[in-house]
Amino acid sequence: MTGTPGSGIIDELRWRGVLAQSTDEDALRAALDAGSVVFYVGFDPTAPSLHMGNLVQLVTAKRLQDAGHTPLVLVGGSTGLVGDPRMSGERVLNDPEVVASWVERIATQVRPFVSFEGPNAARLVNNLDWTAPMSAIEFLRDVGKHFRVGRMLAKEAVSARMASDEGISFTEFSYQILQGMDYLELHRRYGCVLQTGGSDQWGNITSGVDLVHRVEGASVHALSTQLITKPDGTKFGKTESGTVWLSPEMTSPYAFYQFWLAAEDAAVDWYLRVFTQRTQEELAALAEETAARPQARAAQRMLARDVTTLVHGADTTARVEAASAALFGQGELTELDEAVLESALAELPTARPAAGEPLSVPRLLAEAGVVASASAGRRAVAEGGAYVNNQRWDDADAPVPASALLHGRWLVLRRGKRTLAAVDARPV
RNA sequence: GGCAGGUUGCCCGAGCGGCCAAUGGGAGCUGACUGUAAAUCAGCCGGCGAUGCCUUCGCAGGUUCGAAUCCUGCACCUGCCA
Repeated sequence: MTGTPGSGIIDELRWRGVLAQSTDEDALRAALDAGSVVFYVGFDPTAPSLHMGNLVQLVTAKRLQDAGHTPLVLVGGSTGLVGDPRMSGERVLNDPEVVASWVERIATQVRPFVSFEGPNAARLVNNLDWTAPMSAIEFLRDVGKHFRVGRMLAKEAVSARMASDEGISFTEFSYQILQGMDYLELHRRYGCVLQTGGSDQWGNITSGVDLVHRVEGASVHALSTQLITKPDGTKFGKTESGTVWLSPEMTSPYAFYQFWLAAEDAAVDWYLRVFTQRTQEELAALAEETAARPQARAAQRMLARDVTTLVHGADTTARVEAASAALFGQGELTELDEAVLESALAELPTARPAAGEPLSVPRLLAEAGVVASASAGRRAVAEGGAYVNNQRWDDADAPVPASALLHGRWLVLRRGKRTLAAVDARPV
């Protein structure tokens, strides 16, 4: 698990297409070569779960740990209360109790990604621990004095917002100070000399580097990761139903697996490099396979399997793979035996109509959540995008006859090519 | 505090008394073609018991047969002045 600490990790991150920028690379390499480096990566609780963008950070932290370095995983109990400035405009402040509950959830969620044992065991920290006890006067005198407004204004996130119609609140403007304090605090407490984070956090990250330098006279390092995008330049990690979350309650493992499986050819190699442990040799072999038989989607399958396993575990992955095979299989649904069908459908959003209720396709689509409303369901039928048991259904008003129920109980609904849902018409 | 302008559907943005559920673009969805890929072309894109009905154009009132469009008050945003 733990190798000899070294700077080879930089080369690896570069090969994997993860590295966006860093502070003085030679100095960083020298530090990494000198022994196990304590580094930190932060997650702000802006939602009850982490998502795809955070996954890049988690995987990168793991790579650094596997390379012998020591992770501090910070959950932003205080920064999450303030909100970092983003282009789309001022954030709505979340209630402290809500943020606290998100901190808990995220702390739990983060644990499996790094090891908390061994000589370079990870440590979980919360910045509320050192900001909460601080008074406003201390903040202004001890911390604020080290920040120059000109520099703060020059940060891209701030200047962009200044130039926008909306402007920026003092609250969000101050965010970079809070994040800078984190670096200083972790440097003092644990000797942290490297911060990693997304490239969109670069401004905040360098605030910390500057602060440590001013206060402690130490040159510390920073490294940012590439924003993961789709080939058309848009952000990766969204589907028709919104953000892809790591929490199984918010994005089902089945949907999660399907998300990766649908990756574009043009980017799948990059995604494999970024999110999986596959080696250069393995990926070269895979590329040949893809060139020879693109329709087999071997790269997408490997990506989906590896990432789902990483996030949800091997057992869950086996389940959703089996479900995908059964439901997308060539075979007739009517030929699936009930146990296989039932466990496959268990992975899908399910509508449970009341006994005796006529089985209206638009309504079932809406109840299962694959369309927003019965109207949208009606539209889907009219567009020829609704399927019952893999047969196109083209009459929005016709109820599904009881004879269509598989094993007297189930229906497989499909919207479009690959959005599946189940109907469980179990008579009560 | 004063003056001027603004607030429209997921986003941008037209409309300025009836022909408005509201032009256009983007995003998104569906179909065709494919490989649960991309590109391309076409359609859809407030809700519903649907050749009709209901609720939308910052919020609350008002004028009118009729308002997103006019009037009054309120809230918020932007700019200029103090």
